Amino acid sequence: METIPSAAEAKAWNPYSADCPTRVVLDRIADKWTVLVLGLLGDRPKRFNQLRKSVDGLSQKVLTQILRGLETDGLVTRTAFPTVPVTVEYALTPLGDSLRTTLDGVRLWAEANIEAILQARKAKGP
Amino acid sequence: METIPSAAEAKAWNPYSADCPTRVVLDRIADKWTVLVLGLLGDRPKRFNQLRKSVDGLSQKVLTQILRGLETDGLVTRTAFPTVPVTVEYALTPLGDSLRTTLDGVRLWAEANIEAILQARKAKGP
DNA sequence: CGGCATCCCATCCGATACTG
DNA sequence: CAGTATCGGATGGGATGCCG
Repeated sequence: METIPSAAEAKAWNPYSADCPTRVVLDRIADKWTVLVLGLLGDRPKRFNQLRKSVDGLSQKVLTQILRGLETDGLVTRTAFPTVPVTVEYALTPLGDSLRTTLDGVRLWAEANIEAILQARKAKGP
Repeated sequence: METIPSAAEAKAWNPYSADCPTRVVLDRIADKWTVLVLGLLGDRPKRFNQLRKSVDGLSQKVLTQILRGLETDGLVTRTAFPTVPVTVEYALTPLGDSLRTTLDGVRLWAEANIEAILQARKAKGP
């Protein structure tokens, strides 16, 4: 239907061109922080400084950029409440929540295999 | 048993400190290319230039850095054959393959939801 | 073929100051 | 509280040349 590529075209994404779906998505989420932010938004909506304080080393400037990017892609919503001072809540959209669920697999893998990784590093360190 | 942290400790990784497992793993794989390289190594071992040509825009310098990092963490092996000129093959370790399997979820999510993302971008573009 | 070394520019990002 | 704006240093990574 419409302009959606056929199934045959959809499978032919090797070699990875710049506009293949995986690369588009990775270009958004594959950085030091975004996956962590999506994970934090999983439980419930959170406020800006709440997110910032939950990730050690994440600056206000970078968090802003991350949230704007996630908003652009329809993964989170931004809601400002007219309190004094202003209160802003960020929440996952259904799309964002489905991505968060997928990324939970990565977090679980990390926790299950961190020891093996650290041992490999120690073995090649000296 | 031994020095493995208890289940109670293992769950207390919020706020995310710099040495939490998820951050250690993300610091290794969360960039523009690494996930793609792991995916390419899934089918079978591949040679250096084979990998480089399979990802449009991936330079030799960066691919080298990525492969060294994956080697350090015990995710890929590097095997040099004494041919002329030299032939080098990279392959996933069992650990690397289990990570690749996990990351397949992200690739599938990307292909399933790319249209929604592109539409969200278009909606906020102008 | 599969790198490493060097140069050099683009971008990222932290620090700081200011605002609704 | 939740940002925006600006500046400057650190960093990333492309281009190039050379080598086993």
